[in-house]
Amino acid sequence: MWWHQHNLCFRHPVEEDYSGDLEKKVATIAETDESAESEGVIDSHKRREILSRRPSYRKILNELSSDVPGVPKIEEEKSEEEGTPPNIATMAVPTSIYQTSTGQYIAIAQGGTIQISNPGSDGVQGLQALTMTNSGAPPPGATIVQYAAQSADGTQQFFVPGSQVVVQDEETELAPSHMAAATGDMPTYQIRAPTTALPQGVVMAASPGSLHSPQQLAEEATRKRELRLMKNREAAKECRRRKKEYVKCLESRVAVLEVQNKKLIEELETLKDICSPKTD
DNA sequence: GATATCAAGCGTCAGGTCGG
DNA sequence: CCGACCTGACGCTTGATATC
Repeated sequence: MWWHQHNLCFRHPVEEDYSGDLEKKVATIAETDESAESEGVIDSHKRREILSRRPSYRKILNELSSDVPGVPKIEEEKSEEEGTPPNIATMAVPTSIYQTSTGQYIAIAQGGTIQISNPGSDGVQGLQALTMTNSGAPPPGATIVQYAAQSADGTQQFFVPGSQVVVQDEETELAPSHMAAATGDMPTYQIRAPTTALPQGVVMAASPGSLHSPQQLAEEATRKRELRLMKNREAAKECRRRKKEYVKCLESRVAVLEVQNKKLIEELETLKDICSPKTD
């Protein structure tokens, strides 16, 4: 809607308000041209309030799908979506699945096994399994692998207990000398000491009781903020994906209703011709 | 080739909603 | 009531296309 409100911005309304226009179109067609409210009646403030109270796209689309057969539901989990490879969905109940900035999926199973899935690969071949040496019940206060991210040099990083960083070398080209020789297409991993500045999106878990100095408190606050931003980043992505799906659904519904409308008009014309034959 | 414009997407913030 | 989640709004970047 804000492209109506902000005259200086001429962005395409797809992302921000196109769905609102589509909703109107669907409603207008569905009402078969009866007493459609003019757009100008509702001022922008009211519209903003109304839209801000609208339930989520998932709910709306699911309600739509219950009304109209054939309308796909938005799944609670994006298991069959293009984003998640099917091999992850069929895994044996992993405790956590993370997606890196490069599209890789890292699943941490309950047994401590880390499985990494490349988005380009299909089937189980894309999975590489790492078994953590401390698999099983972690000791109290242990730091668990929390997140993976791509650092500036294009490597995949995640963290393991002991404040060490496991780094996946890119295309195994940079395998260091202290590591076992890389074999075939298997990615190589190396243990590095953590850098002072965490890469963007990387969050390290720490036991709350271990905070002492103001510096540590500040670090904790920074960590919490990073975690919150990361979650919100993912939530925004997911929200936009749902919105696109919702808009697609509305567009297809518009098409169906337009066809129905056309058919009904034709039927009406036919009936008119039958009921009022020409006198000539 | 340089510049302008547009479309699409992203990250972040703020505020609302919802479930425990 | 509180924390987690959802989503509109805003500003920014990037790639494509048009215009000069």
